Amino acid sequence: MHNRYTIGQLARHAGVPTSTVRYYERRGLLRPDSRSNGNYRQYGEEALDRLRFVRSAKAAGFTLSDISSLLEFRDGDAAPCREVQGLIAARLDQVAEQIEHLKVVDRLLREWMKVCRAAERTGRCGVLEGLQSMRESVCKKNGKCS
Amino acid sequence: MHNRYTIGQLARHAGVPTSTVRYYERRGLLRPDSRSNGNYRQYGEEALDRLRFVRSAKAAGFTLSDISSLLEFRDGDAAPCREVQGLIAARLDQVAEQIEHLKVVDRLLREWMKVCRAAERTGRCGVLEGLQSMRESVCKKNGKCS
DNA sequence: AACGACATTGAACCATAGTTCAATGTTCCT
DNA sequence: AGGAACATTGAACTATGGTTCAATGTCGTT
Repeated sequence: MHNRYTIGQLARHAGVPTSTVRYYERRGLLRPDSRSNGNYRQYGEEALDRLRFVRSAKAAGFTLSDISSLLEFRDGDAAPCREVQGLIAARLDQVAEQIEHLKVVDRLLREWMKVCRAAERTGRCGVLEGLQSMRESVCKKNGKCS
Repeated sequence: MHNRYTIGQLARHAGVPTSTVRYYERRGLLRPDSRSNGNYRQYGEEALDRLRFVRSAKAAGFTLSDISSLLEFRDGDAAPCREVQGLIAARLDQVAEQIEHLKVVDRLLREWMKVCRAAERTGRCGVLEGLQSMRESVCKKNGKCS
Protein backbone atom coordinates (compact mmCIF):
# COMPACT_ATOMS: atom_id res chain seq x y z
CA MET A 1 0.00 0.00 0.00
CA HIS A 2 3.03 2.28 0.22
CA ASN A 3 1.35 4.72 2.55
CA ARG A 4 2.54 8.30 2.75
CA TYR A 5 2.01 10.40 5.81
CA THR A 6 2.26 14.08 6.56
CA ILE A 7 3.90 14.93 9.84
CA GLY A 8 0.52 15.24 11.53
CA GLN A 9 -0.65 11.85 10.32
CA LEU A 10 2.59 10.22 11.28
CA ALA A 11 2.43 11.79 14.71
CA ARG A 12 -1.16 10.70 15.24
CA HIS A 13 -0.36 7.14 14.28
CA ALA A 14 2.44 7.06 16.78
CA GLY A 15 0.54 8.96 19.43
CA VAL A 16 2.98 11.84 19.80
CA PRO A 17 2.74 15.58 19.09
CA THR A 18 4.21 16.84 15.84
CA SER A 19 6.62 18.94 17.83
CA THR A 20 8.18 15.73 19.07
CA VAL A 21 8.61 14.42 15.55
CA ARG A 22 10.41 17.60 14.57
CA TYR A 23 12.48 17.39 17.69
CA TYR A 24 13.54 13.86 16.84
CA GLU A 25 14.47 15.08 13.42
CA ARG A 26 16.64 17.76 14.99
CA ARG A 27 18.26 15.05 17.08
CA GLY A 28 18.93 13.06 13.93
CA LEU A 29 16.68 10.13 14.78
CA LEU A 30 14.10 10.43 12.02
CA ARG A 31 14.14 12.04 8.61
CA PRO A 32 11.25 12.50 6.19
CA ASP A 33 11.54 10.35 3.08
CA SER A 34 10.99 13.42 0.94
CA ARG A 35 9.32 16.79 0.71
CA SER A 36 6.12 17.64 -1.10
CA ASN A 37 5.72 20.43 -3.60
CA GLY A 38 4.79 22.80 -0.81
CA ASN A 39 7.75 21.67 1.27
CA TYR A 40 5.72 19.44 3.58
CA ARG A 41 7.53 16.49 5.10
CA GLN A 42 6.49 13.13 3.60
CA TYR A 43 6.91 9.90 5.49
CA GLY A 44 6.36 6.25 4.61
CA GLU A 45 5.55 3.16 6.68
CA GLU A 46 9.18 2.72 7.55
CA ALA A 47 9.28 6.07 9.24
CA LEU A 48 6.30 5.05 11.35
CA ASP A 49 8.13 1.89 12.39
CA ARG A 50 11.14 3.93 13.19
CA LEU A 51 9.17 6.41 15.26
CA ARG A 52 7.49 3.60 17.15
CA PHE A 53 10.86 2.02 17.69
CA VAL A 54 12.05 5.25 19.26
CA ARG A 55 8.99 5.48 21.50
CA SER A 56 9.29 1.92 22.71
CA ALA A 57 12.99 2.14 23.34
CA LYS A 58 12.29 5.30 25.26
CA ALA A 59 9.58 3.50 27.22
CA ALA A 60 12.23 0.93 28.07
CA GLY A 61 14.32 3.68 29.55
CA PHE A 62 16.93 4.21 26.86
CA THR A 63 18.09 7.76 26.40
CA LEU A 64 17.68 9.39 23.03
CA SER A 65 21.39 9.13 22.56
CA ASP A 66 21.29 5.37 23.21
CA ILE A 67 18.42 5.16 20.80
CA SER A 68 20.46 7.03 18.28
CA SER A 69 23.09 4.32 18.51
CA LEU A 70 20.51 1.58 18.28
CA LEU A 71 19.10 3.14 15.15
CA GLU A 72 22.53 3.46 13.64
CA PHE A 73 23.08 -0.21 14.29
CA ARG A 74 19.75 -0.96 12.72
CA ASP A 75 20.65 1.11 9.71
CA GLY A 76 24.00 -0.52 9.10
CA ASP A 77 23.77 -3.64 6.94
CA ALA A 78 25.71 -5.73 9.44
CA ALA A 79 23.89 -5.14 12.68
CA PRO A 80 26.65 -5.40 15.31
CA CYS A 81 24.98 -7.67 17.82
CA ARG A 82 27.82 -7.24 20.21
CA GLU A 83 27.21 -3.53 20.56
CA VAL A 84 23.48 -3.96 20.71
CA GLN A 85 23.89 -6.57 23.41
CA GLY A 86 26.20 -4.21 25.22
CA LEU A 87 23.55 -1.53 25.31
CA ILE A 88 20.89 -3.97 26.42
CA ALA A 89 23.12 -5.39 29.10
CA ALA A 90 23.97 -1.94 30.36
CA ARG A 91 20.34 -1.02 30.54
CA LEU A 92 19.55 -4.31 32.29
CA ASP A 93 22.13 -3.54 34.94
CA GLN A 94 20.72 -0.10 35.37
CA VAL A 95 17.22 -1.49 35.71
CA ALA A 96 18.33 -3.97 38.35
CA GLU A 97 20.06 -1.25 40.28
CA GLN A 98 17.06 1.03 40.04
CA ILE A 99 14.74 -1.69 41.29
CA GLU A 100 17.03 -2.36 44.23
CA HIS A 101 17.15 1.30 45.08
CA LEU A 102 13.41 1.65 44.85
CA LYS A 103 12.94 -1.32 47.15
CA VAL A 104 15.12 0.29 49.77
CA VAL A 105 13.19 3.49 49.40
CA ASP A 106 9.92 1.65 49.67
CA ARG A 107 10.91 -0.06 52.91
CA LEU A 108 12.00 3.21 54.40
CA LEU A 109 8.97 5.15 53.38
CA ARG A 110 6.83 2.49 55.03
CA GLU A 111 8.87 2.74 58.18
CA TRP A 112 8.55 6.46 58.13
CA MET A 113 4.84 6.18 57.62
CA LYS A 114 4.69 4.00 60.70
CA VAL A 115 6.64 6.53 62.72
CA CYS A 116 4.36 9.24 61.49
CA ARG A 117 1.22 7.33 62.46
CA ALA A 118 2.62 6.50 65.87
CA ALA A 119 3.45 10.15 66.36
CA GLU A 120 -0.09 11.05 65.51
CA ARG A 121 -1.19 9.18 68.60
CA THR A 122 1.51 10.56 70.85
CA GLY A 123 1.01 14.09 69.69
CA ARG A 124 4.32 14.95 68.12
CA CYS A 125 5.09 14.07 64.55
CA GLY A 126 8.36 12.28 64.11
CA VAL A 127 9.16 13.75 60.77
CA LEU A 128 12.63 14.79 61.69
CA GLU A 129 13.53 11.57 63.45
CA GLY A 130 11.93 9.56 60.70
CA LEU A 131 14.03 11.18 58.07
CA GLN A 132 17.14 10.83 60.13
CA SER A 133 16.73 7.10 60.35
CA MET A 134 15.81 7.01 56.72
CA ARG A 135 18.99 8.79 55.89
CA GLU A 136 21.03 6.22 57.68
CA SER A 137 19.36 3.33 55.97
CA VAL A 138 19.25 4.78 52.51
CA CYS A 139 22.80 5.97 52.71
CA LYS A 140 24.35 2.94 54.26
CA LYS A 141 22.51 0.27 52.34
CA ASN A 142 22.78 2.19 49.19
CA GLY A 143 26.08 3.96 49.29
CA LYS A 144 24.47 6.77 47.37
CA CYS A 145 24.39 9.71 49.72
CA SER A 146 27.65 10.91 48.28
CA MET B 1 29.40 21.75 71.44
CA HIS B 2 27.61 24.37 69.42
CA ASN B 3 29.70 23.83 66.30
CA ARG B 4 29.88 26.52 63.66
CA TYR B 5 30.64 25.71 60.07
CA THR B 6 31.62 27.75 57.07
CA ILE B 7 29.90 26.76 53.87
CA GLY B 8 32.83 24.60 52.83
CA GLN B 9 32.89 22.73 56.13
CA LEU B 10 29.16 22.21 56.07
CA ALA B 11 29.33 20.96 52.52
CA ARG B 12 32.16 18.57 53.31
CA HIS B 13 30.30 17.15 56.28
CA ALA B 14 27.28 16.50 54.11
CA GLY B 15 29.29 15.33 51.12
CA VAL B 16 28.01 17.89 48.64
CA PRO B 17 29.69 20.72 46.75
CA THR B 18 29.32 24.22 48.14
CA SER B 19 27.53 25.20 44.98
CA THR B 20 24.75 22.84 45.96
CA VAL B 21 24.45 24.42 49.38
CA ARG B 22 24.10 27.84 47.78
CA TYR B 23 21.61 26.43 45.34
CA TYR B 24 19.51 25.05 48.18
CA GLU B 25 19.64 28.44 49.77
CA ARG B 26 18.36 30.00 46.55
CA ARG B 27 15.59 27.44 46.60
CA GLY B 28 14.73 28.43 50.14
CA LEU B 29 15.62 25.10 51.72
CA LEU B 30 18.51 26.13 53.89
CA ARG B 31 19.63 29.46 55.37
CA PRO B 32 22.84 30.26 57.22
CA ASP B 33 22.30 30.99 60.90
CA SER B 34 24.24 34.19 60.52
CA ARG B 35 27.04 35.93 58.69
CA SER B 36 30.57 36.47 59.91
CA ASN B 37 32.34 39.79 59.99
CA GLY B 38 33.58 39.21 56.47
CA ASN B 39 30.12 38.20 55.28
CA TYR B 40 30.82 34.49 55.30
CA ARG B 41 27.87 32.21 55.89
CA GLN B 42 27.85 30.59 59.34
CA TYR B 43 25.99 27.38 60.02
CA GLY B 44 25.35 25.35 63.13
CA GLU B 45 24.63 21.67 63.74
CA GLU B 46 21.00 22.15 62.94
CA ALA B 47 21.85 23.29 59.47
CA LEU B 48 23.87 20.15 58.95
CA ASP B 49 20.89 18.06 60.04
CA ARG B 50 18.74 19.99 57.68
CA LEU B 51 21.09 19.55 54.79
CA ARG B 52 21.34 15.83 55.48
CA PHE B 53 17.59 15.71 55.68
CA VAL B 54 17.41 17.24 52.23
CA ARG B 55 19.94 14.81 50.82
CA SER B 56 18.19 11.77 52.22
CA ALA B 57 14.77 12.87 51.13
CA LYS B 58 16.26 13.44 47.74
CA ALA B 59 17.78 9.97 47.83
CA ALA B 60 14.28 8.69 48.55
CA GLY B 61 13.13 10.32 45.36
CA PHE B 62 11.36 13.39 46.64
CA THR B 63 11.67 16.47 44.49
CA LEU B 64 13.15 19.60 45.98
CA SER B 65 9.72 21.10 45.98
CA ASP B 66 8.33 18.17 47.98
CA ILE B 67 11.26 18.53 50.30
CA SER B 68 10.46 22.17 50.65
CA SER B 69 7.01 21.20 51.90
CA LEU B 70 8.43 18.60 54.23
CA LEU B 71 10.77 21.16 55.71
CA GLU B 72 7.98 23.64 56.15
CA PHE B 73 6.02 21.00 58.00
CA ARG B 74 9.07 20.31 60.10
CA ASP B 75 9.47 23.97 60.86
CA GLY B 76 5.89 24.55 61.92
CA ASP B 77 5.29 23.82 65.59
CA ALA B 78 2.33 21.58 64.85
CA ALA B 79 3.67 19.15 62.31
CA PRO B 80 0.65 18.28 60.15
CA CYS B 81 0.95 14.54 60.02
CA ARG B 82 -1.84 14.33 57.58
CA GLU B 83 0.04 16.29 54.95
CA VAL B 84 3.28 14.51 55.62
CA GLN B 85 1.52 11.19 55.30
CA GLY B 86 0.02 12.39 52.07
CA LEU B 87 3.41 13.11 50.61
CA ILE B 88 4.78 9.80 51.78
CA ALA B 89 1.80 7.93 50.43
CA ALA B 90 2.10 9.66 47.09
CA ARG B 91 5.76 8.79 46.87
CA LEU B 92 5.00 5.20 47.89
CA ASP B 93 2.52 4.90 45.05
CA GLN B 94 5.02 6.33 42.67
CA VAL B 95 7.66 3.92 43.83
CA ALA B 96 5.34 0.96 43.38
CA GLU B 97 4.48 2.09 39.91
CA GLN B 98 8.09 2.62 39.02
CA ILE B 99 9.02 -0.83 40.23
CA GLU B 100 6.24 -2.37 38.18
CA HIS B 101 7.36 -0.51 35.11
CA LEU B 102 10.96 -1.52 35.61
CA LYS B 103 9.96 -5.13 35.96
CA VAL B 104 8.17 -5.03 32.63
CA VAL B 105 11.19 -3.40 31.06
CA ASP B 106 13.46 -6.00 32.59
CA ARG B 107 11.46 -8.89 31.20
CA LEU B 108 11.43 -7.36 27.77
CA LEU B 109 15.09 -6.52 27.70
CA ARG B 110 15.83 -10.12 28.57
CA GLU B 111 13.61 -11.31 25.78
CA TRP B 112 15.27 -8.95 23.41
CA MET B 113 18.65 -10.16 24.52
CA LYS B 114 17.54 -13.70 23.70
CA VAL B 115 16.38 -12.63 20.27
CA CYS B 116 19.65 -10.90 19.72
CA ARG B 117 21.69 -13.93 20.74
CA ALA B 118 19.62 -16.23 18.59
CA ALA B 119 20.09 -13.86 15.69
CA GLU B 120 23.81 -13.99 16.23
CA ARG B 121 23.69 -17.68 15.34
CA THR B 122 21.45 -17.23 12.32
CA GLY B 123 23.45 -14.34 11.00
CA ARG B 124 21.00 -11.46 11.08
CA CYS B 125 20.41 -9.46 14.19
CA GLY B 126 16.81 -9.18 15.23
CA VAL B 127 17.09 -5.69 16.55
CA LEU B 128 14.16 -4.35 14.63
CA GLU B 129 11.89 -7.27 15.32
CA GLY B 130 13.01 -7.38 18.93
CA LEU B 131 12.00 -3.82 19.49
CA GLN B 132 8.74 -4.29 17.69
CA SER B 133 7.70 -7.03 20.04
CA MET B 134 9.02 -5.02 22.93
CA ARG B 135 6.89 -2.16 21.89
CA GLU B 136 3.81 -4.28 21.96
CA SER B 137 4.51 -5.67 25.36
CA VAL B 138 5.63 -2.47 26.97
CA CYS B 139 2.76 -0.56 25.51
CA LYS B 140 0.02 -3.03 26.15
CA LYS B 141 1.03 -4.15 29.60
CA ASN B 142 1.90 -0.70 30.57
CA GLY B 143 -0.51 1.56 28.81
CA LYS B 144 2.30 4.10 28.64
CA CYS B 145 3.18 4.44 24.99
CA SER B 146 0.80 7.32 24.66
C1' DA C 1 -11.79 32.80 -4.07
C1' DA C 2 -12.09 32.11 0.54
C1' DC C 3 -11.95 29.41 4.69
C1' DG C 4 -10.19 26.37 8.19
C1' DA C 5 -6.95 23.08 9.12
C1' DC C 6 -2.54 21.97 8.64
C1' DA C 7 2.47 22.86 7.65
C1' DT C 8 7.00 25.67 7.64
C1' DT C 9 11.02 27.89 10.25
C1' DG C 10 14.15 29.46 13.97
C1' DA C 11 14.22 30.91 18.39
C1' DA C 12 12.85 31.03 22.78
C1' DC C 13 11.03 28.78 26.59
C1' DC C 14 9.82 24.99 30.31
C1' DA C 15 11.16 22.01 34.36
C1' DT C 16 14.71 19.80 37.24
C1' DA C 17 18.86 20.05 39.73
C1' DG C 18 22.44 21.77 39.79
C1' DT C 19 27.58 23.66 37.96
C1' DT C 20 30.69 27.03 36.25
C1' DC C 21 32.52 31.56 35.72
C1' DA C 22 34.70 36.00 36.70
C1' DA C 23 35.84 39.48 39.45
C1' DT C 24 36.49 40.50 44.06
C1' DG C 25 36.92 39.98 49.15
C1' DT C 26 38.45 37.29 53.58
C1' DT C 27 41.08 34.20 56.56
C1' DC C 28 44.83 31.67 57.99
C1' DC C 29 49.60 30.44 58.19
C1' DT C 30 54.37 31.38 57.93
C1' DA D 1 53.42 41.38 54.79
C1' DG D 2 52.35 38.02 51.53
C1' DG D 3 50.41 33.94 49.48
C1' DA D 4 47.29 29.91 49.51
C1' DA D 5 42.90 28.58 50.39
C1' DC D 6 38.51 29.79 50.87
C1' DA D 7 34.33 32.84 50.39
C1' DT D 8 31.22 36.41 48.00
C1' DT D 9 27.90 37.67 44.08
C1' DG D 10 24.95 37.40 39.87
C1' DA D 11 24.68 35.52 35.60
C1' DA D 12 25.25 32.22 32.42
C1' DC D 13 25.72 27.51 31.31
C1' DT D 14 24.90 22.20 31.49
C1' DA D 15 21.90 18.09 30.36
C1' DT D 16 17.42 15.89 29.11
C1' DG D 17 13.39 15.87 26.45
C1' DG D 18 10.77 18.20 24.72
C1' DT D 19 6.88 22.52 24.03
C1' DT D 20 5.50 27.05 22.54
C1' DC D 21 5.57 31.03 19.66
C1' DA D 22 5.14 34.13 15.71
C1' DA D 23 5.02 35.01 11.23
C1' DT D 24 4.21 32.88 7.08
C1' DG D 25 2.90 29.36 3.58
C1' DT D 26 -0.03 25.27 1.72
C1' DC D 27 -3.89 22.08 1.22
C1' DG D 28 -8.59 20.53 0.78
C1' DT D 29 -13.38 21.77 0.63
C1' DT D 30 -17.11 24.61 -0.38
